[in-house]
Amino acid sequence: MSYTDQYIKEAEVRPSKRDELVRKALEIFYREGFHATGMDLLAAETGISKTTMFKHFSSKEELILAVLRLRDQEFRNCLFRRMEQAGRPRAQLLAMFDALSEWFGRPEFRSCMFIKAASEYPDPRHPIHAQSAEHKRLLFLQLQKIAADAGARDPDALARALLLLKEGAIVTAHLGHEADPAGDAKAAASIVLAAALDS
Amino acid sequence: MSYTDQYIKEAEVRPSKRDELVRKALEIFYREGFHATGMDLLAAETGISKTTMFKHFSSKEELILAVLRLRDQEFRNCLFRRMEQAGRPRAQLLAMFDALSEWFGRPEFRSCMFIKAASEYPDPRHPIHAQSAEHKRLLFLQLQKIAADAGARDPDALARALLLLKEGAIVTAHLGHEADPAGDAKAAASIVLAAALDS
DNA sequence: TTATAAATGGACCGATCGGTAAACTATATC
DNA sequence: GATATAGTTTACCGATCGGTCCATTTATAA
Repeated sequence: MSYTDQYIKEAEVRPSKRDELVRKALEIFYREGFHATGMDLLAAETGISKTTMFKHFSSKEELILAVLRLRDQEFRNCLFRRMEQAGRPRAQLLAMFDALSEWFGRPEFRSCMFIKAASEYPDPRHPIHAQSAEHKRLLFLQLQKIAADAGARDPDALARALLLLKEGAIVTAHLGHEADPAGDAKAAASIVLAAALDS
Repeated sequence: MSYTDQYIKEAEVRPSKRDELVRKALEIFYREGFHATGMDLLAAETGISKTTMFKHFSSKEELILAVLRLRDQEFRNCLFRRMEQAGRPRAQLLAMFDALSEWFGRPEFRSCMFIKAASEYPDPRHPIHAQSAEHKRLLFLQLQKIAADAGARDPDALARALLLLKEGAIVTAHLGHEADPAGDAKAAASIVLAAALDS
């Protein structure tokens, strides 16, 4: 049973404090940072008692893992649904950058939760780091499929290049002085895409 | 007096425990994380007493700022020196990705310290976050100049695109399953560069 | 050798950390 | 109403947190 199946199994349980906790914790961890958010602060901000937290999760890190699973699901669902709206595969690939642009424009935008998780848990063997890497791998698989559908001669390479631009745009949007990282990324993606689809 | 001038002024003071501390702290913060490294642990790992640390820096965050300044200097110096070795401006731009590839292959590689700092101090107004952003801005300025020297029609846009690929490659190298993020980025950069230099 | 500056060790501070346990409250079901 | 379950409050735990202070030791310069 992969971790995705595990998440589906958990979702069969009816809405509960557990779900509420994960949802709220996601927002706070994203805004403040994982280590920088203590469990007392989390209890105060979520309105959920520490006892309840530790009833549902055996440790803070287990809670973080649940948060990452939720974020992975919602992010990939939203992103690929938004891309699908663009119609044909080629347009979908470029629409990823429109989706990024919309995300960057939100007041709560603060980079990518998985980049944050990997930064705060830098050991690749740590479960939190590993789960962040898994999110990126799933992203790649989905994008590779669309690149193949778009008729790329080398869907792997194209997907990889587009993801580089995606990650670069996220970091730059969080850290740079650039006016339109998503637009810059889209422009570069257009060039790379044209080269990848030329016969 | 900009922060760069401030750093130069500090460097006029002769080698000291202070410099040793900053150098060693850089390694430990980079490996373990900022919040995850307490001052007791830092003292134990650096062999420098907490009293001495607090004699030279009024707070942990001031130490972190000094660490970031050092890292900024050494990173940009090394990167641009490495690029210069490639000769002509166009080759220099592509050599950035060779430099990245060499960096990624080092056992101590764990992403970019400034991405880490921004992740752990996500508020753009925080001095640590602001200094990380400044590092990226200085990088951009230097790259823009080389792009202009290479004859790009729009040096700004080219520099921005190349930096997107650079940041994407760093994140991917730290988080992805890809075999050669720097190589992928270089391939994409070649395509973008060709388009940018075409008359 | 002596004087001075720098650094250390050790103890301390109030606060927070992740986590535990018992008594109590709220809610749903029979 | 009785019972079971979920959740809360409150206090607690040992440990660590960033930071302070003083007596002592070490390093450096003359």
